[in-house]
Amino acid sequence: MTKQILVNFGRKIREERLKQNLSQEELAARAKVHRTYVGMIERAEKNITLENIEKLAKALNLKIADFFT
Amino acid sequence: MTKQILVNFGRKIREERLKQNLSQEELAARAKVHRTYVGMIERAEKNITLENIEKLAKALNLKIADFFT
DNA sequence: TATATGCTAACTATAGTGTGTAGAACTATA
DNA sequence: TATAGTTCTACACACTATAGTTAGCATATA
Repeated sequence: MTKQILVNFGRKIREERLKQNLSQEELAARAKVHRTYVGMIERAEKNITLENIEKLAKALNLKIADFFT
Repeated sequence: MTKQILVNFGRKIREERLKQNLSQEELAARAKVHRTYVGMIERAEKNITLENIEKLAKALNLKIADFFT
């Protein structure tokens, strides 16, 4: 059972990261999370918490709602 | 340091739950999470994960984006 | 050689479960 | 008035599951 919500979220993150020409490491630094963690989120390997969703949104200059529309 | 994002989220959940005349226990049953957990979320005591955000949204017949607008 | 990402494994912190107690706000019934 | 039963919520505690960190190695591409 793959968690579709995590897959969709990860896809959005990667999409926006690439759109802004950021490496996983650069995004991680901006969001103040670990390098490998961004990769795990993009690959839907972790069930991200609300605080980290907010960190990534800010790092990408997006609103949280943008991830879910 | 109170986590404003969690406070806002908890407020939304409670607001919607009451609007639909549900007890915490009823909402928990619908969302298939634990009875006490809904209270903790409403009081911003836990940093909810994306999967549970989705469960609560479905239980309240809302879209995830509705929680963040 | 250097940069970017995937992946593993071990670890720490905390999300989420489960049980139980207590108090507040209602109902009854006497 | 009571006082006894019900429902709802807050809260505490211990526990299990897993989020999130960290380091290291492999592969690919430039």
